[in-house]
Amino acid sequence: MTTATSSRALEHPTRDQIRLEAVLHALADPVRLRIVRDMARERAELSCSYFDLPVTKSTTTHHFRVLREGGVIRQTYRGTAKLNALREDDLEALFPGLLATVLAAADAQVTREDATA
Amino acid sequence: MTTATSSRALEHPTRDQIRLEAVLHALADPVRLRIVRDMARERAELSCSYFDLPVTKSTTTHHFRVLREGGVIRQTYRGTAKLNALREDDLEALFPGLLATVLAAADAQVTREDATA
DNA sequence: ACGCTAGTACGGTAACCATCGTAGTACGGC
DNA sequence: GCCGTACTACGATGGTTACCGTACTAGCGT
Repeated sequence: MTTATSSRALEHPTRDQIRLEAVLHALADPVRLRIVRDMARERAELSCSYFDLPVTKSTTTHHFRVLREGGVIRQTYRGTAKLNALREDDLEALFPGLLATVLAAADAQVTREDATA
Repeated sequence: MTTATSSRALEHPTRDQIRLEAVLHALADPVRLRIVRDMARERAELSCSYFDLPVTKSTTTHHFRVLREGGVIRQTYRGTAKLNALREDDLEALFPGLLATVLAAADAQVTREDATA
């Protein structure tokens, strides 16, 4: 109503509310890990519909909420779309190197799987 | 029966069976994260009873099993005790830097909590 | 053999979680 | 205003998890 680019508010933990256990839990699911990997690769704010996930839309919403409430991503409404951004700065400040290391680990695992398959 | 130092076999995933998601899930629980931190700090094979955890013995067994089946620790019987060791070499080979980064993140979080409290 | 210590196995419970379908809201375009 | 697209909210369901207590096994010491 008042502002232009966004309208509804989304609950996000503040930086100091982010808990390591919640971040690890958010990253421990294959669907969510894939989302985070895609976001890190594209390095841009992506809408939820960008991702081609093997689950329905309502389940997708659920996974994005877990990521948001865990402090891994930041979501903002932009018209009818919802843009998702990794909270790289917050995570780096809290847990230096964690996100990069997990992403590298995920890459390594996928590489190994491809080699085996 | 046959060998001397150990007797019963425990199921462990082989190195190539270790999955990142399982490792992250194992580390995402506060009790298990604390166990892993203690093991990394002491840098020795510790018996289960070394740890002073806020749960009962049967729950402790459960958590150690999750860590073992996730590939985070290796357990061996040694007489009446069961020795626990971090699988640092396997984890490092699969996911370089992951364990150290998570442990550093856990330390950082505890430090922040102590400063706030 | 007996008891002590360390840990397991089993069974149960309550909470959580990933998943879905359906119905609904918000926004942009026509 | 109407429709389509993007996403949400709600309710249900089945599977997993964290936790417990009790009963049990394995090894050590005496």
